[in-house]
Amino acid sequence: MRQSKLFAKTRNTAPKDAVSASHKYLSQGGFVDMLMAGVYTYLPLGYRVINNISNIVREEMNSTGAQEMLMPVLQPKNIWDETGRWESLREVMYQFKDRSGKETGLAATHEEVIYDIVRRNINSYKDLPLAVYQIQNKFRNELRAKGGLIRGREFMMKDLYSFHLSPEDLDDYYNQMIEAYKRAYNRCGLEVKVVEASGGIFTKKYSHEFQIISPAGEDTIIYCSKCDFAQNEEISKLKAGDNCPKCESVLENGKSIEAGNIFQFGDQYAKDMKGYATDKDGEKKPILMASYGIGISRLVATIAEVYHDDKGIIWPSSVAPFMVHLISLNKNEAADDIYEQLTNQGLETLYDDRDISAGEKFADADLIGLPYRLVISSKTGDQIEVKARNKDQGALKSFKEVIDLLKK
RNA sequence: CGGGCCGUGGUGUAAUGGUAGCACGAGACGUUUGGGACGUUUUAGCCCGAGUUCGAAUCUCGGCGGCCCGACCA
Repeated sequence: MRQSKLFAKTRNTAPKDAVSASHKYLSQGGFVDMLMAGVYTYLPLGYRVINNISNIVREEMNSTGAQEMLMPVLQPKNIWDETGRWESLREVMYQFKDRSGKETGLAATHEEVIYDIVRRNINSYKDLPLAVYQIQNKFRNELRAKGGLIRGREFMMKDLYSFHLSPEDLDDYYNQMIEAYKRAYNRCGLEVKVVEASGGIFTKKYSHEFQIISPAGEDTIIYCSKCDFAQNEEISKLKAGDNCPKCESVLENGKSIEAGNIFQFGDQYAKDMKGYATDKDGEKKPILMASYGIGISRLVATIAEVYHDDKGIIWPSSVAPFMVHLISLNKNEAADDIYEQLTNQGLETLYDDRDISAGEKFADADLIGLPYRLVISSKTGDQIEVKARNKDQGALKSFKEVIDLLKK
């Protein structure tokens, strides 16, 4: 991608209202654009990050045997009435009447829709277990949108639903999913804490949250830095300074961002929405359900919160919108060739071909935060200067050495 | 939803009741090019409405919008 053609441009100043680092740099760097409070456009750079994260999540979900699909955002009141959630979610859900007076809502989540499909299509134990998921926008009428992409009213989520005939089978898959989630976050460069938590307003059952330690977080968790023990402060009977119940180390507490949440509904939906299938012995059994969510757009912000310095974002290469930022100084024709060769080698390259000062190019490169910066100028001769975004010093290398380094 | 702060060109700001100014951006021409260059020039603004006043960006009221704290929160 030639930066001279990239939509949209970086800004010299951050929006005055941006407080969190992610909000500031994502706006300033041209990753996102705010339409209204809590509602953002993902500009080309930001959408590339979204897609990279989505693909990681997609691969991990597929690895558990789940199938991707896409459900409607526009939903009728009647299925929500079956579970009583048209009323209980009234505050959170966007609800309105269409022109004919029909009560309609925008999806805050998709349990009702998926369970309706499942009950009409699943009749036998032979069709179970089943896991399906989608990646798309959710709408929640939050009282207060916050921190840019951290808490939006329209946001991108991966939501997966699994269906089982026995609690044991459900537990198995649930545990399998915890591992898949850990892999997904780790691949995004994040250290995740699997936290026991309450189910909130959506279920009374227990659940697990996937928390990323960050001062920009809204939750507080009690965790052990020596082992994997962690609990949400809301429900924990422990506090910082207590001994870890698992390994006896001293517990810490910290702000954290909830980047995912999974929970079991058990037979609740079977009761509310009448979903049954026959088991091996010909007996009618409730179809059990569990839900698994990852806030994809929130992850973009979370990664920016964890990986940044005072100049901009430092993207982990697994999610970076491009792998390299090629900078050409003093109108160098060789740069066009290098750009083509990098692209031919399959390296995603943002090529700063703009006719602006060197300082501005460097500042933009730091702000956008691609993993590697390649500079070509009269000073580099037939070599290329390579600098990693997270290092202070660069080095001169031949084109071949650069390719070898980047392909690693 | 309670509390607080705020709304001036695309962005960031100044003007405390009396001529809306500056910087960046964007456009043109020229000179520049290793950490946000320079000259000349052009461009574009007081969120909306009502009120007070000789006169309102400025004061008052209402609306709309944004941010922060809290409450809330798959």
